[in-house]
Amino acid sequence: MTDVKHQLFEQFAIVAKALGHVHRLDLLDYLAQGERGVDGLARATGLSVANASQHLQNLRRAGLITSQKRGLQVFYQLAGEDVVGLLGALRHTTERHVAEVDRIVAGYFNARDSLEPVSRAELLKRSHEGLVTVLDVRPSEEFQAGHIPGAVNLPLKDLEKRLKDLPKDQEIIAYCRGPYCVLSFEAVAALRNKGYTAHRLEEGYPEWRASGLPVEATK
Amino acid sequence: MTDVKHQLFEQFAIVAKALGHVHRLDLLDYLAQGERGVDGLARATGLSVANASQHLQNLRRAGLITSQKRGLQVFYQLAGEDVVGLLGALRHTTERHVAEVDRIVAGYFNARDSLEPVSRAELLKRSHEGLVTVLDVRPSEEFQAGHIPGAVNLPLKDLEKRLKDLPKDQEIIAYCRGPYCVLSFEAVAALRNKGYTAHRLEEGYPEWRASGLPVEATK
DNA sequence: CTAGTAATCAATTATTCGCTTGAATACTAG
DNA sequence: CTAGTATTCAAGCGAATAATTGATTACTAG
Repeated sequence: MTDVKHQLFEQFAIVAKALGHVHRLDLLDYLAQGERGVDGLARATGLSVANASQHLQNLRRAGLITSQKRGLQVFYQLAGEDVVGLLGALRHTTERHVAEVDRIVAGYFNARDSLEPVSRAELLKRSHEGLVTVLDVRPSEEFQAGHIPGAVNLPLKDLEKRLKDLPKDQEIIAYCRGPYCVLSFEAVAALRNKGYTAHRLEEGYPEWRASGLPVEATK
Repeated sequence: MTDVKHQLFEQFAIVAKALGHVHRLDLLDYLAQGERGVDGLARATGLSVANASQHLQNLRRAGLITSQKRGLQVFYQLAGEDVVGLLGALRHTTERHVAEVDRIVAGYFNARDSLEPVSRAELLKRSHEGLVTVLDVRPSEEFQAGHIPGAVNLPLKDLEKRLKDLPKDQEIIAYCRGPYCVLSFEAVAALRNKGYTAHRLEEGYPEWRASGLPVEATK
């Protein structure tokens, strides 16, 4: 009778529980950029390989990611774009109802975020007019796995020394891993310092892709 | 630096962890019908009062519900409609990626679900044409807290004895607490047995309300 | 066949979580 | 002021979780 509901709720709980750990959210954040091997994920997140492996298995058991072995490595990937949506919903209600978020965001971002970010729709419009340089500041590994069509890859850590690659007469819109990814904040701040007109894209690459907009990958 | 991201992820994890327990999902399911006191929730879920209270405080700490004292009782309510959306996203990706769900649903519902459910849009269309009786089979307590405008309340357990209240010449669309709430399945099965033309609304009252459609409450 | 690499498994320990129990608090009605 | 009701608090215990460590499996390159 009501037994069915509880069996289903148990499944929902397993999925929610899988999302209930910082390290697993972190792993999902990286996987949302593109597939990766265990070793790469462990290095990106700073976890030991064994620990990362266990967390990844947890996520797989919950159905949030899938894996397949190719050659020596096991590659993990998000089970689907809807997982990005679920993470977005989690972020959204947390932002909305947890006061702590405001405090954290205000403390670290506000100084930089004074100029409002650009939405996806706006980026599309402005880039159709051809007046804008779209800048991807993620590491090139992630850029190669997938990026916004026409974007220029210039990882944050190389930004200083490769500044001359950027046209100074065009507006620059920077993006990275997601709405709270610090890379694009830093990039915009640095670019403004150098006299560029720079803005941040409101969200990151995973949200762009999940919304069904076209993407481009380097072979 | 990347410290900010982890502080934020910790907040997301707290919210996800709050969703990661059957009893708390159950409590949210009832709260999605309307506000309730601790005692009522404990009775509805079958938990001890102390246990229910602790789970509710957990949910409140996570920001998913709010509470206020009125008279002797403490009433809890969802923090916002977006919580229904988050639960929907959780349900959606679980359905999509966890094979176990298919098994459970197939085993219990398939026999009954042979006839496809009606969507919200369809219900609106048909009820505008005035050819349909909308039936709310939840307990009257929940009906009174809020229901679809024009719906008739006939709790499942009274259905047999109050069958004569239903016009036999109109199609009946039944709904209850949510997509997996068994009440409406049972009701449709029972009504068909008696010769009525009955269908199930695809989702329940919380989803209806969260989508911004008008609702009605009994004073 | 051997060495080396990538990942998982298994065992251990510290920590957190969930539930029960009984006491404590807060309030209301009389 | 007292009795009764609704809820929370606090302590305690067993179960589940997370991280570490070292061993093991599976595969590839030479």
